[in-house]
Amino acid sequence: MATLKDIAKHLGLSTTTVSRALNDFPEVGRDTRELVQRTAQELGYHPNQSARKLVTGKSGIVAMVIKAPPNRQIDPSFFEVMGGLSTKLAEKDIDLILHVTTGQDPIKPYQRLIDKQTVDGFILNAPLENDPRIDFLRERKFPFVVHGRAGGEADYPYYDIDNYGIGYSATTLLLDLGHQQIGLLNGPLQAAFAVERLRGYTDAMEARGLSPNPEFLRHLDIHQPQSAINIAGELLERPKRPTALLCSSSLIAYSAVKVAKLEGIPIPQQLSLIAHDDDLPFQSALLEPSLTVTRSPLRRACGPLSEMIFKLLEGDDPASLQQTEPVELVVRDSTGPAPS
Amino acid sequence: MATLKDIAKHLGLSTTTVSRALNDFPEVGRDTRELVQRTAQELGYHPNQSARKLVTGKSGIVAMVIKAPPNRQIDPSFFEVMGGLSTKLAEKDIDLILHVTTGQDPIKPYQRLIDKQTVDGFILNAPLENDPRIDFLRERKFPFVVHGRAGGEADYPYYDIDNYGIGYSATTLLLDLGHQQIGLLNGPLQAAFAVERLRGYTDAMEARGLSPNPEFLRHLDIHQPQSAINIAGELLERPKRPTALLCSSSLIAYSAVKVAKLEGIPIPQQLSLIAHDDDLPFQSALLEPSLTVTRSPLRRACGPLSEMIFKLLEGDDPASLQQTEPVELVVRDSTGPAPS
DNA sequence: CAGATTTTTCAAAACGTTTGCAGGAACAGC
DNA sequence: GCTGTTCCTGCAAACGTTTTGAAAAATCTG
Repeated sequence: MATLKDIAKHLGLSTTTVSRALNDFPEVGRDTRELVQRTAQELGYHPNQSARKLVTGKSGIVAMVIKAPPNRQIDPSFFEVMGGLSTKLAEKDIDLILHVTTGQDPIKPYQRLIDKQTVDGFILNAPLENDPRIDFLRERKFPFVVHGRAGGEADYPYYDIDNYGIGYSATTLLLDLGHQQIGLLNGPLQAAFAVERLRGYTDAMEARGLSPNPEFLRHLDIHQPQSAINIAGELLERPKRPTALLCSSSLIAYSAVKVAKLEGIPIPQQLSLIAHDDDLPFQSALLEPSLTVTRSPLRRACGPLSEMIFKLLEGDDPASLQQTEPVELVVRDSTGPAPS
Repeated sequence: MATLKDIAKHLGLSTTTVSRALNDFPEVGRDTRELVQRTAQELGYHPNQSARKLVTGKSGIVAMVIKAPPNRQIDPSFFEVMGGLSTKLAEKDIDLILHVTTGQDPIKPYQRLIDKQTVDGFILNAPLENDPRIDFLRERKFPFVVHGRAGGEADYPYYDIDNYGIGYSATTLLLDLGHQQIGLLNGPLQAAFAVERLRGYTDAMEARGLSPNPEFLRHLDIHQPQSAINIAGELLERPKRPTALLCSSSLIAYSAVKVAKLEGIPIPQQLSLIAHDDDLPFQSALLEPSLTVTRSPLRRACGPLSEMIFKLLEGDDPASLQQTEPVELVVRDSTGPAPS
């Protein structure tokens, strides 16, 4: 491994000059700079990150901690984002540590990585409505960006989709079609996104002078098809069933379709379905019937998120790094006028 | 952040003694050791990894590079292993860098991480029959362990399942049931595991004096259900079709079941199916009919692999770190006697 | 109690960078 | 020719650890 000193000795310069030449400092002469850079190339020089970190405090590594509850599989969308981020960050020469935790203490892995001083920042995902991780990191003034947004005032960098808008626009579409009995198969209310969607849904109903039927509101794990089947069954079997369902994931919608077929309920004649679609490999367009969705490709988050973490580490103002993605409404065959 | 020097000053000792006390060196006095360790705790001291790396050369980080071909999703089993490894490695205070690469040069990401000197070793997965990554790392004498095994003589640390045995025992089971026309829906022949399974299959056939029908051998991406459907269709639609299929993944088997149902071929009366099952969330036991499988939980690899990388970094002999897992044969309802 | 031995401690160098400050050279203006 | 700039370069300290070789302190031996 060639070091600065090697280059310096080789050229009869000081390490200072070599360091400055390589880092494009203005005060180093043109010829010297070029000479140094050329020799560095030839000798296969690469700066030693650890040495650099020791003096600059930057390690060029960020981490993502994901939770793997004991007997459940990990949400596939985590990995989707993770993969995209890794690719994007590598372009900026930043590495990504993945830490999967099974423990119940949400803070410990963060604490540990901060203590060891191996990472420059974190990328948080799946924020809860009141997320202790955010409080913790904010208090330590440790850099982080959030994929999503927790409840309350967001004074931290985040990239989020317009979950309120998703709830509102989907519900409005259904209301426009004449539906009044609209069920909501939502995510768990601890999750910030679910709270927002519920708000959007409620506001849309109330804007028309309707109040949501609490019997029609369900909160479940949106990545567990089995629980979705049970709950959809429960909702559709009751004598006075909803005429439309708003599903928080296309996987839930898929389960609902299954149940409807089983019960002989035609879609969209007797039941309209609308889902939110992350555009993960699961293809809502190819479903029978093709799903009406609010759509927002999860992958799209990777670019902005890595851009943000980069700027954040450069010293940009955290509050300036916030982005909310509007959501596209794609009307397909699973929605229709309310049955009379 | 408390440093060694802080503790030293605080106690009126030298950093040397403090360092040794914390690292349990024998030459430090009992009382001193305890005193130092207590104070370190109180001051919330954590060693700075970068500083340590600078002198020891160890960073406490290993990396895993996974390939994400442009328009295909990432094999879910990679993430499964990745997650398990992260958990296991954390117990030994080792962090895991995930690098997802879309580029075509398989070596570059490894080269880069070695050059930056951020990692102590690599975990390779999905080895090819002739894997350039292995040659590269071996030549540089850079520590690595392989999940799986490449072709040729394996002089490196690996954890693998008995792929030859899978091919051999599954085929033998079918032969014992009287089948002679046995199809093989195998993985791509670049993948080392597919080569091994083919060898096992061929040897089992030849041990009975049969030679495999080349028409019945297919090599495909075992994580793409669509291609499996096409190929299974192709195989089962021909006039003289195989009476048994050996599938390299339960996902392939699932596709085969679909095709068989479509074509009205009863399982196992007219067609026996046997698959290899990684025991990923996809549940082969719950299928209709329940699948006969060679089984080997992918998760199980994480323990041995992390143990190996740990020992390897401790300086153990690479050649001593090799483990082949025997495979369990689970007979269920998808296999039966050959039709007469 | 002196000398030998063992135990415990320390000062200083090293790892590979960055950076504040100082110094030298070249060049202009007067 | 002297002074004041501007441009370039280098010395040395710093980051937080480990480690070497040596010294000091404590203990043992006869």
